[in-house]
Amino acid sequence: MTLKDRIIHESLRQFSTKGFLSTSITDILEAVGSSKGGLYNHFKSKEDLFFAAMSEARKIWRQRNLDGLQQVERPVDKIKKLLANYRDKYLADAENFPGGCIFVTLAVELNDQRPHLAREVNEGFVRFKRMLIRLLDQEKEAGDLKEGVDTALVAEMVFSGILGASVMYISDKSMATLD
Amino acid sequence: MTLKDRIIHESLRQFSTKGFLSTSITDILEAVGSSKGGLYNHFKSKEDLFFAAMSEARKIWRQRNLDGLQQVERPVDKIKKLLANYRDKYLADAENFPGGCIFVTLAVELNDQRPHLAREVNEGFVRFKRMLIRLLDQEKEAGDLKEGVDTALVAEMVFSGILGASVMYISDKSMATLD
DNA sequence: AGATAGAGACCGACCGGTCTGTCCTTTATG
DNA sequence: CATAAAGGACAGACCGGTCGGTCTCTATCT
Repeated sequence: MTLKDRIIHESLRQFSTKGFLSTSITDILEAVGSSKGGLYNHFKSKEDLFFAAMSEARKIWRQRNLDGLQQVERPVDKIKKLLANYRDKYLADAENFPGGCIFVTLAVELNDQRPHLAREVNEGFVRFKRMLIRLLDQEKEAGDLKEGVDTALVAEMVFSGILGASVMYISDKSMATLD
Repeated sequence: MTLKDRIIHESLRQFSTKGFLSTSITDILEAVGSSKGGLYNHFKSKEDLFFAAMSEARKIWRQRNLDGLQQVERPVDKIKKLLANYRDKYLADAENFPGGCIFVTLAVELNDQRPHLAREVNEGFVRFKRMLIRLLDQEKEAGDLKEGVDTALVAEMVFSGILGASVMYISDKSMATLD
């Protein structure tokens, strides 16, 4: 693993627990056993590192949460599978995200302090909600969902539940409430 | 309003948007037009100010959310009233909490960084969940709730929904998703 | 005269970022 | 094929600025 990759993954770990602003680059460098020169050789600023880390975080998110979704037939079962993945494969991943869902931590921290960084996080939320709506719409078209159901509203509620559970996981690191 | 109270209320505003660690004492003092001497004359440290601010936040939370609950008869209607209060009177309170629910912001920020401060926040969460369980149990005793319902589980889900909605409100400051 | 609230200079620690210097590998040249 | 030149990777001293906190001094009130 190159130094650049090690810095990115260490950033994920520390950002997920302490957020972006409260994590000092010195902390990251001590953890990977490098120094300023080693970091600024690969990233032009701390914000540049942020974007690189976010990109990697999204990649890991997709790997963990979309795993095995192809094999599932019904759209609604895909959502269930995704929720199970979120609990078992993503949130439980203490290797990359010991502090819980990094997107929740960063969204709460950055929305009022670094709007241009928060946008990066919120766009991920929007895309995820759109995916939920799409799956619900497919279920509706197949005739397996009542006609009157507002899929956008249901997606919003499911997403809200996920967010809430993520916050509770951040607070108590317990799987019990996650179920 | 005394200087001490003005400092506390300005702290609430800034803590709710920036969190505890990212809010500097200087920022608070500039906002209220005072100086170091004026603050450390009333509080022995920044953490001391934190506890005072939390105490005031809880007071405001009760004022806003428990308002009019006595007049409601059915326990389940009390919960509904409380949820409406949360949306209309508490989260909408941009005067004290322009950054959304201060407890959510602080819980996410402090749980991994200042555990002894986070405990103060989490205890409030636990008390609130206990209150929800108590109301659901009363509803059950009155026979208005199916016998098989796990009230603790329902309370957990309701609370999780509130948390999720609070995070989304922090992100987009929109009432639409809150409904 | 004594007590108290508040102003603001000051302290050491730490922040993100820059810069110079030192290796080490690659590439061009004779 | 030997050697010099070039460039990338990284270490660490250093910079201006900000942090929480302390201390001294002044203004006001009893």
